[in-house]
Amino acid sequence: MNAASRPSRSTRDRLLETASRLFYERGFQAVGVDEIAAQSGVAKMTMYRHFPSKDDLVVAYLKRSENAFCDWFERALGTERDPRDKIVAVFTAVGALAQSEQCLGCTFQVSAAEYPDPVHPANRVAVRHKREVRKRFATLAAEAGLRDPDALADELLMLMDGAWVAARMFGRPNPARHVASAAESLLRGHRRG
Amino acid sequence: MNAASRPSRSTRDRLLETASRLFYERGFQAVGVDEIAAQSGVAKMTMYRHFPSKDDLVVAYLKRSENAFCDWFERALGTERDPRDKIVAVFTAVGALAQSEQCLGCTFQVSAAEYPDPVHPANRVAVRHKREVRKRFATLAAEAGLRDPDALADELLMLMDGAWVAARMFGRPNPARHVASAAESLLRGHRRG
DNA sequence: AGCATACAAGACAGATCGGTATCGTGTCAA
DNA sequence: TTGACACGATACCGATCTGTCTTGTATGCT
Repeated sequence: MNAASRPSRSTRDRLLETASRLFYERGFQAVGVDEIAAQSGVAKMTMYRHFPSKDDLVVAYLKRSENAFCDWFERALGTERDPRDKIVAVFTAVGALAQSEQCLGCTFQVSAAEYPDPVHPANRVAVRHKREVRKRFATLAAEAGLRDPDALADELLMLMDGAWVAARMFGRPNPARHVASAAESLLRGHRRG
Repeated sequence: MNAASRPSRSTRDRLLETASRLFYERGFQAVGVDEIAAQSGVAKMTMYRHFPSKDDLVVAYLKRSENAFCDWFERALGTERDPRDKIVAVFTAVGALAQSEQCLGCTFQVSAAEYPDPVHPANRVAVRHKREVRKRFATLAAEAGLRDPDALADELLMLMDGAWVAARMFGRPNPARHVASAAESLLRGHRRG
């Protein structure tokens, strides 16, 4: 295999970039493969060589989004050392992101809504993502030595998802601006003693 | 106008019933008008006499859902007299509903996700619904004499929407089973003093 | 009786969808 | 130089979508 005969990474990246923007802004079913190819400046056949079906493109986008979320989450933890402070830092970041221009909510919620069949890969990736987030909260809650860390993880996950919903449906400003203080209340509800 | 020449209420109701079930179970774009008509035992033309377009059917379904939600909310308030107890009662009902078989999450979230254009009537109805819910929480919070009732309303709205997301994405059981105690924590966070 | 209307059944139109096939060009390696 | 391959452009296919039209029947008011 030589360089010329190998599908180029940049072409694939361009397709994923375009698909990400369109899927996030307009949803999955509302975006056609023709538009993705056209806006990427890529022939349709070329796109189908990189992604054999639209579902493959959707899943690739979702996995890319999951990676981006993980990076964002790690950064949001900041430099705090106390696990409780880490949680508050995350929700402060959630509140800030939800107020930002580019935030249109959580794409995994949309994925699960548009592909309700639990067998569909786009649904599976979305659900797995939520489970991962819940697990992160559970770990942080356990590290913090808080009472009933699993229940607290559930509460924090709901709060975060509610913030994404608020960002999507209310635009700016939206109820998510109070998400950090809400998280602090949930934490206080699980203090020992 | 006689009875025979007037579009029958039962035909319309049957269409709306079928559309409700299909839209809620599978989403809006994934359900075709042909299937709604067929499963209602109604001719396509007859359906288009009652609902001139699919969007009209979608909006009629959403308004019907909004009415159903309001009824459910009123019942969920229960017989409590203290506004704080009313709020807790609502979230207890949210937790119970989210664990029930028939709950697939919040259809207004799906509507806003599938119709992201804020000009689209399906988006407008969904957003208006969320504003109404937020207003109810704000009223209850104010009646309870709690500190910063508007902020508390935002927090409660996020929590409730997070519970619906959890029901949709996790099935049963799901994190929403802890939504009532989370609501209590949020309330404690707004106690005076 | 006669007319207007609701309705069923089904063909149909026009657009759009995901996905495929064809052909021509440029590029790199052997 | 030649051949394998990525890629662009574009036509195309079958399915499906929303919405319309036609035809025939039942029903109830005038």
